[in-house]
Amino acid sequence: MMRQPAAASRPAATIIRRNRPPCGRSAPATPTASERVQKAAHAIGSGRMNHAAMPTPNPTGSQSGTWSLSRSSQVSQAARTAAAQRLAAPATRVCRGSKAMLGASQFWVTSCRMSGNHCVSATIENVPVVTRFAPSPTGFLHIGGARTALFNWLFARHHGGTFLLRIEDTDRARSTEEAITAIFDGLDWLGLTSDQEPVFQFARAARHAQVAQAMLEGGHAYRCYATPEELAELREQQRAMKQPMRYDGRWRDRDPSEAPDGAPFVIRLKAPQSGETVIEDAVQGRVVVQNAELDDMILLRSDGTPTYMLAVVVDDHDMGVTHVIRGDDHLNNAFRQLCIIRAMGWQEPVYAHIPLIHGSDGAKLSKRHGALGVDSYRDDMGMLPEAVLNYLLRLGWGHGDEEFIPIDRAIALFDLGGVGRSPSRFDIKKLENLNGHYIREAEDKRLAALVAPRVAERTGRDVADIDTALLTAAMAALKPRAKTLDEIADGALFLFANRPLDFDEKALALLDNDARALIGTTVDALAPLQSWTAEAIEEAIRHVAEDAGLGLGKVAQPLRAALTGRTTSPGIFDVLFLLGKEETLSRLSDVRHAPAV
RNA sequence: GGCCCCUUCGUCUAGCGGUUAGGACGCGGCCCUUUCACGGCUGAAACACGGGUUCGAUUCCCGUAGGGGUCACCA
Repeated sequence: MMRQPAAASRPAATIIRRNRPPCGRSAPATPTASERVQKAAHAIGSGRMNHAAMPTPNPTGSQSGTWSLSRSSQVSQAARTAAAQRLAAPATRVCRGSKAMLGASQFWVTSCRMSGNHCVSATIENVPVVTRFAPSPTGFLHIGGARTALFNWLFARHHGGTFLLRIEDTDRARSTEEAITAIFDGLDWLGLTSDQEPVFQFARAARHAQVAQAMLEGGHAYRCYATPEELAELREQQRAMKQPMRYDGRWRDRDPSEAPDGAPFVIRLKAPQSGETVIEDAVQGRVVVQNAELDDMILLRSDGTPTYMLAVVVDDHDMGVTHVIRGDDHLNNAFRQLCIIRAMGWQEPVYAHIPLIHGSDGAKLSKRHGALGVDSYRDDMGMLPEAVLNYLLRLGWGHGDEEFIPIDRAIALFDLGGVGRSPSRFDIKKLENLNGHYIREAEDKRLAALVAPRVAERTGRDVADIDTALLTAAMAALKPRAKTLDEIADGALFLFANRPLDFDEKALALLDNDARALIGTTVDALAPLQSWTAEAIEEAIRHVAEDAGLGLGKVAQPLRAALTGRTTSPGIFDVLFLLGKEETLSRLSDVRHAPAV
């Protein structure tokens, strides 16, 4: 595989803004939108689907016309390549998957013909966008998966399309109920819910087998009787001889009569062995792979169950998925999947392979590298879903200088062209900063409800015993000082502490004899107060400071220490007010009459 | 190892042939101030390297280096 050179002297825009008259009225090589729906419908009728109904795209039909392409297209490169390498094959698809504008409407280029380095015609269709997130339930939903889900969801929303969820549970040994729950849970928390009932892949095994059979009958697949041991040995040999490790096609052309009687077999794809396959990836650009690199991967295991490679293609087709947005680690797979799609004569989806997220050390984010389930961002770190969403969006995608992008704005702005091509590292500091931002914007009542359990945990009380009204009232003072819900809880602790307070070292150091004398004066000034308002409190305290000839800080710090046990807290008047007159005077008296340190 | 992808401040990114290379996080300073935050101002900080193409490359091409991905009867 290699990137093809671009037309050096001609910027993409000059080629793609050719405003060529439409040539799409002749029947396109690819199915029209309505044919596509028929195929999907047929699949529903003939395949054995699980309870989940397949989506039914509702296109307004195929259209074509004068068009120009967005920047994500790499047509100039395609043009150059076509001129250089495809002289023998004048009609080649090259700019599939590009976004096109026709008037004010958006369309998708579903096929494109090149002549020399001119794009002579394109078929564009305004098929409604269908995306999907297809996790395998072998573990929690981690941050990378969440971002993939987000991009798919955003893309569908942006285009008024449909976002689907498919659980890839064909690996029965590793799939767990817990993982499925964790995925749903995580997605729900983030608000990335699918527009239809999720599809469980394993339930569609019969349909997958059916397609494998069709491939077999069409001569696009064959039975392979090689045993796992045999294959392991083959790989070992190849490794030893430093040769590329891939299946050697030992059963590819053998006569079926040679097959051992009753022996188990797998069904393998008969992949093309010469030529090359091109993918116009909406993120990665044009990627070419020599077909000689492709091997005959297994479609159906010897137990008759489908492999991922088969199932993903069949399901995407049956579900009417138009845009496959997934991790970059699937890019190599896409070429093999395309073989199946073409063998079956199905509509090819637009691929968008987004770069992976790396850990802070630059390595692929894995369980070992600190990849955590989204639940731990919620539970352990006290993040708000909108903060996680905003952070994930900005990881690998940008729109000018915008940093704070709420979800509605994200929907309006999101496009595949804005997705970067290089992997990005996860930076918890930036997430925290964003979280602080969203905390400050969040409603006090909501925050109080979120923080209450954390306060309960810290104080060893029952959540029901936490005064959420008090928490809510305190929120305005608490939230500017916190980046996480835990920090809010920590900050709120003084409100729920039992007397006598625990003092930290610095607070203790503050409470010397002078300070305690001052606290005595303050108690005397506060005690007669009729109304316990922030204003009245402030006036009284300022008087104390004035009378003592001290700055406000000199009075506030000992008070803070005496009332919260710490040297940092919300503004001192807020502290007094929130604590209430009785508790304030009690805590101050505790310190005033405590034995000298 | 084969194949593929990637490379702008420490990190996330803007940039689409001519910019004092912009923003954000983090870090330093100042201001605000009753502490801590918030907020405001400000500073340090980047085009991996080498060749081309061009009047002119961060930007286009090639190569090198580095990083990453992938090579299962896993997904």
